[in-house]
Amino acid sequence: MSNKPEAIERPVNFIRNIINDDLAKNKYQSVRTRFPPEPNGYLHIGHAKSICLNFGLAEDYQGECNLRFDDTNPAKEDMEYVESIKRDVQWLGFKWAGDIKYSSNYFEKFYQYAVELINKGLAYVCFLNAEETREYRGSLKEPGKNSPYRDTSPEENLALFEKMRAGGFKEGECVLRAKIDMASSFMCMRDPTLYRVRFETHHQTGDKWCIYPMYDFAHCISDGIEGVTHSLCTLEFQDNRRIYDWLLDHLDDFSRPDRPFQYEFSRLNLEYTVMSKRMLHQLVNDKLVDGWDDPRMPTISGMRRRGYTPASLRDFAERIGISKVDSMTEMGILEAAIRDDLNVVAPRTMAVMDPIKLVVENYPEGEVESIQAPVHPQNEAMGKREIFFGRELYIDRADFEPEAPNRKFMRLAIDKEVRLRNAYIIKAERYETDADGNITTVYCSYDPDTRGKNPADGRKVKGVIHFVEATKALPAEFRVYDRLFTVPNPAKETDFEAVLNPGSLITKNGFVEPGMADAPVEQAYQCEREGYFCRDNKITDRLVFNRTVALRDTWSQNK
RNA sequence: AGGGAUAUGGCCAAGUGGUAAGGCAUCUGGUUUUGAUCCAGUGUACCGCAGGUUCGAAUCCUGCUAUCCCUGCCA
Repeated sequence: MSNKPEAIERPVNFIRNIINDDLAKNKYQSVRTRFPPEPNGYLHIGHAKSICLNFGLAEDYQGECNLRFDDTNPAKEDMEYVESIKRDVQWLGFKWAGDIKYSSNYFEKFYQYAVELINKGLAYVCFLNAEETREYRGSLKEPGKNSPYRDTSPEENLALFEKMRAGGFKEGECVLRAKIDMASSFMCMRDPTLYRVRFETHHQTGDKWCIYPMYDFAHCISDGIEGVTHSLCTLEFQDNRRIYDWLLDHLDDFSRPDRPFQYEFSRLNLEYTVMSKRMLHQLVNDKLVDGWDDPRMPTISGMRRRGYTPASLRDFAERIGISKVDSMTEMGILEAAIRDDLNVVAPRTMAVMDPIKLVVENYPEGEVESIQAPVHPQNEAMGKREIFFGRELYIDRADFEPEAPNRKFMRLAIDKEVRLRNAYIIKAERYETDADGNITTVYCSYDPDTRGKNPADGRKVKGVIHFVEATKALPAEFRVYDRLFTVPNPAKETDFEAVLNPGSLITKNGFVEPGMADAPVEQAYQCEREGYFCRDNKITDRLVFNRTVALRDTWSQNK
């Protein structure tokens, strides 16, 4: 049999079916994909879907995936973005084939291919201005008109195109166009622009060029040059596939059965956030968020800062699959993916975010004892951590009510017993309030014979609350995040900023276990009963923890 | 007489003529020093609608409807 690559076990999708078919028919001997971002913004979770698709396919079929910057529009692009994109792809755990590619690497070749089209009478320099071009293009229902420059001879076009390259024309004065069909029902086939004049410094090529190729021209040829087999993009490029095919089929180097072919899948839409670069730019520029890596942003760097892991993002991509259906994905799928990852890998810790004092009155004054608590109750191999217990503790305000509101209340109340996690069973006796009636201190007694075991008399204590010993506790800031928008599809609003969630960030000041003093940046922890948190990767001179996601809560909704 | 796509349970998504996978969510039990995890169970899916072909259709044919995309010298 053949030793051609076969896909490893993964959920199937229509693209895999196409690849399997292509391989079976010997159309290609191996698979090469590419991830082609334009460096004009930060990558977001939608890009992560595409990255996982392209790099994942390459991994599974033992092929390769190129990282190629689609840098054909210097006016909008910047090195800051290329750096962030490289960082994000690497962080996700993918390796690109060989060196990083840039469309701008091929500018000279593009020029030669344009010359080939001119020589074949398939491209011409057009002096219609932008407005005239639009008028000549016709409309969705009406065919366009041919440009008066359409029948210029190849020789003359060649000279004109050379002059364009040499800087002999002003911006907007002329463009190079493909000669296709002004009556095509595909608007992109009505003599599309191939090159425009732009006196702009390019982040890769400097001032070497003053003409820049358009996406439709550059993309398919780049794929061809790189030997890409399956060129995957999103649905809005479906019409563009016609020009993709036309160009490759009219260029001698690429008009072969094993040339690249484009396939489109649907982009990711996530509820309660936005994915468009325009809107993301706007949020950053209008300072509605704290930069591209604000933990509320759907950017990869934002999610990283929030505490999402590469594994969880890859798992998420796998869970949502690939199809051509316009869809809106619920946040729940993302949250399930990160919880499933963190639940097994995150060390447990206790943190009190809205502290009130708890005084254990029958505990000796001035004494503090050390307790070895499991780092992960389901995984002994993760070892133990040292926590402390003493006469004065902090517990969360939400864990005490003077009077239990109902029979199902599992927290602390006067005359009620509760387990302090990893420590003793206590019973609340009385409490104090401040002038405003806010509870400040709860007084309790503890049962000394319940550390690490249940009471000898067999009484059942259901409730468990967390705590931190007051003299050893470290002050810390907790940033509790919620969805950025209040509506599932903010992009549909006339003013999406009007629908921002004012409660998307709530800052709390509380305490953590002393062992958290040197928590590494981005390290995930489960603050038991509170959720998953990680140390902020930007503010490191004090303890700041970002809430990645809360624990699943089947309680609060039906109480 | 524009064209290109898509329609499978609340949300994703398999399925490619043989009688509807899976995940998320939901709900119900059980375990539990996290109201978490874990375990077990939980859905009448008119497969967009209407016809047709067939012994048999989500899958093939016809017609219709809804939604998305396309008139940048953006990608």
